Amino acid sequence: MQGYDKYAFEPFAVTVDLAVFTIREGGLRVLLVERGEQPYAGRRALPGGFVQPDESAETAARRELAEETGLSDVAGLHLEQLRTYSEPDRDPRMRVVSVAFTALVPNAPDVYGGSDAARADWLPYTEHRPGYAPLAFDHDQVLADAHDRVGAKLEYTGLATAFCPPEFTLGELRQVYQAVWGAELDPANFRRKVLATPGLVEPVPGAARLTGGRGKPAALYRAGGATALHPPLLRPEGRS
Amino acid sequence: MQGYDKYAFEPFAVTVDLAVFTIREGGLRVLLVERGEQPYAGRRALPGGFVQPDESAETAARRELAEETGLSDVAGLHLEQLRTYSEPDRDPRMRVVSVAFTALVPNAPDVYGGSDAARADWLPYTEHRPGYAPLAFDHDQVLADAHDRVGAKLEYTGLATAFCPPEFTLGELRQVYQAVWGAELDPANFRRKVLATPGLVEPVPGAARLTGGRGKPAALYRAGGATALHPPLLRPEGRS
DNA sequence: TCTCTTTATAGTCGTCGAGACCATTAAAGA
DNA sequence: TCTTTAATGGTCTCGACGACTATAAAGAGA
Repeated sequence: MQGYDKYAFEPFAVTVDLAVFTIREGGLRVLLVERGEQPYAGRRALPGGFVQPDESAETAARRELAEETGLSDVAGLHLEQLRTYSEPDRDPRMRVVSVAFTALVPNAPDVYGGSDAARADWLPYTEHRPGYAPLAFDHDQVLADAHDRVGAKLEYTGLATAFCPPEFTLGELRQVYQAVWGAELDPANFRRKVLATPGLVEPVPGAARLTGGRGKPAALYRAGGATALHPPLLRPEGRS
Repeated sequence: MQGYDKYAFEPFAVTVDLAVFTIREGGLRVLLVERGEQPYAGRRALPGGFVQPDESAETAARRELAEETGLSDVAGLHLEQLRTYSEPDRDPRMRVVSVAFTALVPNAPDVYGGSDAARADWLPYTEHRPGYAPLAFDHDQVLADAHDRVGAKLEYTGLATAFCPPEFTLGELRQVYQAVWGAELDPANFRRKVLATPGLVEPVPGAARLTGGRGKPAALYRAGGATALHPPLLRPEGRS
């Protein structure tokens, strides 16, 4: 780690890859692009790009997130580093080290294909997809790791609110858990646990309620300031 | 992410930094080296080094771990990627992206200073050290992140056994939790919870017991195959 | 040798959280 | 109006956990 010459080493390219999730129609979706060039032309891949010389990986990831989703307000979105993938042969062209991130987007708008010419879509996430074509590079692994991380963080953090708009009902919040975990939750028990957890959510003043849907109108809540949950909100069974 | 020239970008140097923990005299210790060169000459730092062109970050981390600790059997040690630090100015000399790892070592031998000329020591980890000189680079942050991760993983994985020799008593295992969490645990309740968790530990056949210490001889156990704990083994209070 | 200290191990008891389940309320839709 | 749907409120039981007490088996010191 001492006295080194910046050209004495094989140059590493550093990129970011993004696993961007949203909830749509009660199901978990992930943002995937279709590659236009070799290698892996025509394959689906996670959006991503190079880290520029003057930015950190986090900055690059947020820039890419804005470019790929077309969202203007990307500052408030949840973005979290997942891990770094550095196998020497993960990109056949040259040595690429990729820092993977997970992002959570509420109310995702349709995407038109971002900065690259490649198409981009919100595709349903299905954990074990037998018939699906594998993603480019090691992105199947990255995506699986990202899903594991998000599912685990729902248990002991208030992360689920990042999938919701600023004001939401407990039913919407419950759908987040159900979509990510792929499990049914009892509405009454879920409500009791969420409200018993200090700082998870707080009611919107003025007894605001959401009408227009079916059934009894639900009360509206905002995200609370809590990041760590005590006690955790455990998922039903020993799923991965 | 298409058609790029390997010299069209500022070359990034990629390094690994290691936060290596062990338990000694009932307390948590961390392996720190003393830097011999600028910048930060004389400061303590986490051990680490460059990733070579033909190795992954994980491979580089394990190689550095062997070099710095002087351990011959480094294959079975717990080594886990923490996160990647990529702020553009984190190293004043050039652009360095560092992948940080956490390693757990049982029965740590003394270290003589590794491949670098710098001295290396197992220093007590004290979470809030007011009077201590800060570490080099952003290593205070890295070390704090590593400690958080290890503490959290003790709760819901069988990680604690990685701090223990192949055969250990429940008292030794309890000391691991106490050292990392900085909290006292009731021996009887700890025993009940550990034995009630399937796959955490298994008794050594032949009713082997450890004698020679004070008190009643304790039964010996081995690490079980469980990686995830159901239910988790929660720490006493809402500590960080 | 006898006693004290230390640590492991066993058991008890009260509290609390969690899941299963039922009942009621209030809206939309036919 | 009647049915359907979803939110909300309540009860019950079980199991986990923390606090606590008791017993067993070794070393240390008198």
